[in-house]
Amino acid sequence: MSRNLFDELLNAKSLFLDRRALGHAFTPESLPHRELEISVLVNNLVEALRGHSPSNMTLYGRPGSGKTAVTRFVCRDLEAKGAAEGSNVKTIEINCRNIDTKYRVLAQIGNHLSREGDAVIPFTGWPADRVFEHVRTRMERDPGVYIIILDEIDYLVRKGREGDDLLYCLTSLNIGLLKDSFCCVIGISNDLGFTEDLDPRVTSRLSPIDVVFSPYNANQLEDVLNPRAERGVVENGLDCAVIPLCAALAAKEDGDARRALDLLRISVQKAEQDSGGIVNIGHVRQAQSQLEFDQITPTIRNLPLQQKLVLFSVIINEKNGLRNISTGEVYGTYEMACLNAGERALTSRRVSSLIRELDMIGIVSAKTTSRGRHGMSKRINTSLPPGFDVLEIMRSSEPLMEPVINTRYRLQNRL
DNA sequence: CCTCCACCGGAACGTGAGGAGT
DNA sequence: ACTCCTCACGTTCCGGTGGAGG
Repeated sequence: MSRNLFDELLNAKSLFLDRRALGHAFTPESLPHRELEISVLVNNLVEALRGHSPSNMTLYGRPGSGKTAVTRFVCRDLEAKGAAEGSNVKTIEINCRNIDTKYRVLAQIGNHLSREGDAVIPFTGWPADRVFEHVRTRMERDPGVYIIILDEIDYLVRKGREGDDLLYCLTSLNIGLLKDSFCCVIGISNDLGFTEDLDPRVTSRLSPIDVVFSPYNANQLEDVLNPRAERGVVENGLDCAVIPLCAALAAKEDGDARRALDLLRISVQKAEQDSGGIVNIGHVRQAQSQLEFDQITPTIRNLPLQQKLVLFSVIINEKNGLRNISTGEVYGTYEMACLNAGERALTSRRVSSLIRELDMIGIVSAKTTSRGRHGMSKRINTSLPPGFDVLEIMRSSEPLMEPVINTRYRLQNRL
C-alpha cells in the first residue's frame, strides 16, 4: 500500500484540543483582571436595555491589554440580554485598520443594517452623504440602540480629515438626526494621544467616558493563559513551567496578552513538530525566536537604504569582535560603506539620529554615556536574536547592498 | 577641582515629492 | 496647468554634557 504524504501528520496525536481557544478571535467565558473595565462598560451600556442612549466611549490601552476582548465580551451579553428582553440592541464592529475611509466605514454599517430587498451599498461609487442617509434611514425604520465599535480608530484619525468627518457624522446621529433610535460610538485606540489629532468639537462629543486599560503583569497573564490552555491543550500536555514563561516573556513586551497567546500556541505547534512528548520551555524559547524573527525580518527589509547602511556598519564592527561601538566608529565604517554603495554619505548629525531611530525600533541598543577624556558618545550594540542573518535579508531586499556586503573592511584602531 | 574631548540633540532652515483646490 | 500647502528627509549651527586625566 502506498502511503499518503499526509498520513503521518494526520494520524499523529494532536496536543491541541481546541486550537481556536488559543487564537486572538476567541472570546472566553471570563476575562481575568478586567473586572473594573467591564463594569464601566456595563454601567454605561445598560442604558441601551432601558431604551435610552448610552454615552459614547473611548477605550485606550497598549496592544493586547484587552480592549477589544472586553468590548466583545460585554457586547455579546448585551445583545443576548436585549434579545431576551425584547429590546432591539445591535452592535456593529469595524476594524479601522482594514476599513480605513469614511465611505467604507459608512458603507459597512449600512450593509450591516440591510434587510431583504434593500439596495446593496457598493464599495465605491455613491456620494458619501447618500451612504450616510441610508445608514440613518435604516436605523430609523427599526427603532433600537445601535452600538458602533470602531476598533483601532487611531489609524483612521491619523489619516487626516477622514476620521474627523466620520466621527462627526456618527456622533451627530444622536443630536436630532434620529427620532426613535439611538446610536452609540465606542472608539478603541492603541494611542493615548490620538484625540489631539481630532477636531475639538468631535472630541467632546465622542468621549464623555474614557476608559484606560493598563497592561497585564506576568501574574495576571498567567491567569489569562490558564483557562485558555485548559480548553485548548490536551490534559497534561504542558510542562508546568511553560505558562509562567510565556507570561513572563509577554509581560516584558508591555504586557501584551496576544503575545502571550501567540507564544503558547506556537510552543504547542513546535512540540507537535517535535513528534510527541509534552510542551516544554525549550519549545517556548523556539516560539519566542520565531515570533521575533517574523517581526524583525520585514522591519529590516523595509528599512531605507541609508538606514541599512548604518545598521550594516554597526553589524560589521560587531562581527569583528567590537562591543560598545561609538558613533564615530560607526560613522567611519558607514562612510566606507557609502562609497561601496555609490551613495553620498549623510552628515554625522543625521547618522546619529538614524542610530537613535534604530534604537527606538529595537534593532540596536544605543546608550549615551561619557567616555571621560574621550568625550560623550553612544555605546552601540545590536540587539538581534542569536543566529539571525541580517546581512542575507539586506542582500535580498536591496541590490545596492550587495557590493557593500562583499567588501572587507579595515576598521579603525581603538584607543 | 578644573579642563576638555567627542559627541549629543534641539532649533531653524532648505529641498523635493505629493496632495488638494481652482 | 497652476498655485499652495504639508510632510519627510537632511543640513547647518550651536549650546550642552559627564567624567578621565592633568
